[in-house]
Amino acid sequence: MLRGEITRAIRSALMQELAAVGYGRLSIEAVARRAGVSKTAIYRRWSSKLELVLEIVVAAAGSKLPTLDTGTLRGDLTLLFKLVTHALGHPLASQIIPDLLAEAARNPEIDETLQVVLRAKQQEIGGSLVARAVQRGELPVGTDAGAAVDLIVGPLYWRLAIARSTPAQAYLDALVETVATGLGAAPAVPRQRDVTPPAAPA
Amino acid sequence: MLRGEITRAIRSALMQELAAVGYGRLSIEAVARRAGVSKTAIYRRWSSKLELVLEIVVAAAGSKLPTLDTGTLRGDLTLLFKLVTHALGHPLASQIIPDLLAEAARNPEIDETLQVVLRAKQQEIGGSLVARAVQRGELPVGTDAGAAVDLIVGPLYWRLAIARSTPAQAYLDALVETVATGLGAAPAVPRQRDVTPPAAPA
Amino acid sequence: MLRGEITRAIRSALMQELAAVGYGRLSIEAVARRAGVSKTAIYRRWSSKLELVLEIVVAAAGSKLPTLDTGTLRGDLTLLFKLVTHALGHPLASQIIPDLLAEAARNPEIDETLQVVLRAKQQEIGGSLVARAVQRGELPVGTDAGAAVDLIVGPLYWRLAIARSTPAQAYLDALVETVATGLGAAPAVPRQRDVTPPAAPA
Amino acid sequence: MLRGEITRAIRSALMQELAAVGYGRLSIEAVARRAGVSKTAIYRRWSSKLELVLEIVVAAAGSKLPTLDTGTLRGDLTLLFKLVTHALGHPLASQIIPDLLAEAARNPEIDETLQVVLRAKQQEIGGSLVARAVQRGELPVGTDAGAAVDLIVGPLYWRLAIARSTPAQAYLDALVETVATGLGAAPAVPRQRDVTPPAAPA
DNA sequence: TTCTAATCGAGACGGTACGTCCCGTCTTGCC
DNA sequence: GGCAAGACGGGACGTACCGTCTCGATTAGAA
Repeated sequence: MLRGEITRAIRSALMQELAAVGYGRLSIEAVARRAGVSKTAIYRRWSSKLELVLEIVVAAAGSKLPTLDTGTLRGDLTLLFKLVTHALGHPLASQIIPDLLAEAARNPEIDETLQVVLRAKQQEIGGSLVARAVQRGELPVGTDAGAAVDLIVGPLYWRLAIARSTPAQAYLDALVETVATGLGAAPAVPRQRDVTPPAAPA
Repeated sequence: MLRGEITRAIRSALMQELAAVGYGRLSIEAVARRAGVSKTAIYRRWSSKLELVLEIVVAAAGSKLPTLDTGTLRGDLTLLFKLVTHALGHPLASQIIPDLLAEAARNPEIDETLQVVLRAKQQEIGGSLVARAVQRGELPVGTDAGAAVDLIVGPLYWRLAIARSTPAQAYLDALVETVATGLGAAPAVPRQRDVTPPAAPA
Repeated sequence: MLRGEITRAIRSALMQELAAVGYGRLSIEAVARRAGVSKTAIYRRWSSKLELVLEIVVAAAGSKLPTLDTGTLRGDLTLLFKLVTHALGHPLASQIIPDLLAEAARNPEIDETLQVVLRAKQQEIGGSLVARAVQRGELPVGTDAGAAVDLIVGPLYWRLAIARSTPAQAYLDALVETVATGLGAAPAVPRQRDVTPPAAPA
Repeated sequence: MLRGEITRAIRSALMQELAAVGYGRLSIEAVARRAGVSKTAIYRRWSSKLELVLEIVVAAAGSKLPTLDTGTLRGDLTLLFKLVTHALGHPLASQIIPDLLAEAARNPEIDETLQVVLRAKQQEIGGSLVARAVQRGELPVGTDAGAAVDLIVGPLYWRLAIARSTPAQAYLDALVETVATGLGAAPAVPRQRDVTPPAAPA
């Protein structure tokens, strides 16, 4: 087995082990076993479990989401929600991320890294989405990007990762509309009708 | 030490251990050590780590939140947000809950229990909050309670548990307004006009 | 398995491992495996490989040879040679003893212990054998016990442990006669004449 | 470094390692390190540790002891004992030989080789010594050379290699006398008086 | 009050994993 | 082509805990 293949096998085995037992119970020995590789080969590359896991997460998070600019706030939201739904739908993600978040609550180094690669990334995406909407005149000048991101990311994360249910398309559409409205956009004219109808215009 | 004292000492030690190392790394041995009790004494009472922890969490979750009816949607939201902020601010909660959620992703029994005692509880609270608002005419008839709960709980949970920052009062106020508006409530009279311009009332 | 059985199983496994691979390559893990016992169980009893091995050897050496007094020097020698031949004939002994002797050459602690339990023991046996012969008048007063022991033990050890051949009874008989004569005993009257006939007295 | 220098450096490093840790714990890696040479360079020359070590020992043993004929049995013994004392006094010999003997107890190939180069050599030396004495009339015709060698070599080996003490000259003198007498030589007239006086002839 | 039964602590048990070390083999470029 | 450098799988190290189990000592309540 060549050098690169070994590294790849370790990374792959790590993902599976992480999903299977979580960070807390992750054992290097099990990763090595699953990868068909010696412990030495792992310790030669990473000095600790933490370093190993964080590298993986950073790599996974770093390779994401080009810009998504559909021309309208609602279009951006629809696309974003679709992407996030898909990303969190992957079983590895839905198992590993909560685990790391839990671990972050008691390990500052993990917390720090996740802040940078996960949450900051979402801030960036959400922030630029809001900024474009403001520029277009869809959202009022002075809209608090931070609060907006909470509003955009929070509900979907809650539904997907905590309540652990897959939302229907109709739910996503309604969520788009509700969030857009909540943030102050003028209502999309005929779009939604039933789920969360805005107050009827005069 | 009497029977009851031992049981109490175990429960107390358990909470501290859970907060310190999380469910994944929780060890009966450490609990026994912290409680000043033999391992035997614990295993005689609970057959597994899981049984022990779930009992505690269920007990903690069961003794909560009476009804909160302030008479207005915005009042209810403000109060709810304050309570949730306080609850999640407690270090035990902010460390134990993410951990159990992570564990739930791979243990159906935990997932099941949490569904019942945590999420269902929030559904119930959020649902009755929405129902009252609909009854009062603050929200349109047919408002999807489930989606509404996501919108109410999600952003705050995200900010508190994931982004792990303590929101200012102004942030909470703005969140109340945004969520209310998003859900379709008529705007609170003069407060802010620009951020979330309400749809014109009928 | 009870406490004592475990200890016994370890000791037995140790002997076999020592014989199989020698002290240098002896591994606690292999001993545990062979004994059907956990490593912990061994480390709980002995703190190191050395301590373990020495204890065994001391125990084995300590439980030996009551007095052997046949009434004549030649009788004592004959009996002693028979006992030693039997003891060194045991495969464990013939494999373990050279190994420990070799190890003793570079480990003072082993050397010290072997001096006490093995060589001193032989000195004692050989010494008392010589003393009795002197008392009986079979050997001259002033016979150097130390040198005598070398003469008694050396040839047989050489033949058994180094040349690794099993001596015939005739060889042992001749050796008795030769040693007795060499030490200064009057020749046994008619016994053997051919193999190593004593020098005819002047 | 040239080809030959590397080979020589390996051989030299091997001797030092053998003395330091013995055959059992000898590692090619350590030899390479001490020789300032790569492991590859060693494995290219010898296929195993055993092959490497035996080659060295055979070479060392092969270049020895011309004939020693002093004209008398006692002279030959005195000279032989002096040579052996000197040879076994060399730290390399006193450490490597017991080690190889121990290893031979469980490795037939080593045993075979040692039989040839070490013990056979001693048999040859001892045998010719006895033969000359018989020819001279100092020892009876029919003296068993094998047994005689045991008697000659055994005591000294025991004292030097096992009891690990350096014998005084007086001890060696007495040993010569005792062995000679034991083998059946007429007593040397006035020589020994105290240490192991032969029994007065009837 | 005595006996019985439950419960206690203490701690040994087989296990698993740790992270380190070093083995002998094998691969890869440099000289 | 031989060399050093060093990564490879393997395996043992001695330690730390795990959850299970057995053991007497202590304690309470029932006889």
